[in-house]
Amino acid sequence: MNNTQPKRHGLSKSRILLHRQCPKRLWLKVYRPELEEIDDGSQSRFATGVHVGEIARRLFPEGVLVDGDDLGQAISDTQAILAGEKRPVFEATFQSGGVLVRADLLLPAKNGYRMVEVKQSASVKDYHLADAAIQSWVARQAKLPLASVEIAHIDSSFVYPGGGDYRGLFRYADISEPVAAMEAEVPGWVSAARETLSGEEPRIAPGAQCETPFECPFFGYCSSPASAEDGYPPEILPYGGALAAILRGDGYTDLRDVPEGRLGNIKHRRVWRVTRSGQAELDPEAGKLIAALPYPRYYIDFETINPAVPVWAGTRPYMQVPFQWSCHVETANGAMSHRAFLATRADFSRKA
DNA sequence: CGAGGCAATATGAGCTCTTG
DNA sequence: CAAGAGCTCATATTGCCTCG
Repeated sequence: MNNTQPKRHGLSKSRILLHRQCPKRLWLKVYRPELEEIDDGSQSRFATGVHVGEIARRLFPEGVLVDGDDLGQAISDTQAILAGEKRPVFEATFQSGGVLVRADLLLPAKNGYRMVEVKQSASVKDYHLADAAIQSWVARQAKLPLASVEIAHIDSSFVYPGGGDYRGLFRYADISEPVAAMEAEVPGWVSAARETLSGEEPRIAPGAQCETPFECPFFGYCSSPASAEDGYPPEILPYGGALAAILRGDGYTDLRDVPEGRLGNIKHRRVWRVTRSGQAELDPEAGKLIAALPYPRYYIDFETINPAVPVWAGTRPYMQVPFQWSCHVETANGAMSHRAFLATRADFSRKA
């Protein structure tokens, strides 16, 4: 009997979800966390998610937050708040069967509470359902009366009026039905995750689960050094994922070894030629086209920003807002002049 | 049966950086 | 110290249907 290990590792909702994506991912997260490679992209999405959650809470000023790192304390705080006058609760914490969850929002309703998960996405995604199912399963076990289970996602048609007024930023989607249908599966997910954690490192070959639904930070560890060649894998072919898979199946691990006859697409052939020769190819037609352009010639470049939570009045979530441009002007005599703009003020977007 | 057209789907580029 | 897991726009490819 080896039941001390599983007890040491409580299961949070996120751990069960990791296990659903890949048992090995959960195992590594718990026993070999130092192998995790976290990139900037997921780091910043993460930060955006926190910001979005914070905005969602601000919309319910009468709400009370269950904070602190002490989860046992959070659970008893939650019970104390729920025993009092009914009002919105943020980060309400529940535990059942060794599984711990925290609900982003609990909103008072006629028959109990609406349990709302806040997501920075612009629509309800399939993987949100499993997430919510774990949440509601635990909450129900903990005897919380649930009026509904909902996802609050960003409404990308929302236009920010300014002044910190974010009413309407979120759309509340009721997913009570699909979640109720899924709840029966939750105990199975929990015991499967336990089982994985009480065993040795699972042997699972890299595959589609490495990216779906989320990119795995242990991919570098799982993919063997042999396949991480620094040559020219067939995958560099643009829009060539399907073809690359076929070529790999036929044993080609380097584009340069592939016979030209296997490539039909004209762009694939160009990539193949350049990769083999190591010589850049210049299309003479492109040169002719450029030589024929009239003067003055304008060379323009600009930069944009697209925050999930709109910052400037009149903009929408995820709207690309330019804030800088630069333009070189070349005249017939070869003289080059430059004009540029960089926004430094809060109302900058219009001018840029 | 194949060309052509349209729609659905895939891919790539470019962008976010906190709070309790 | 742990949470969460995004979007838009443009373009390319693929899949399916229709019609000659």
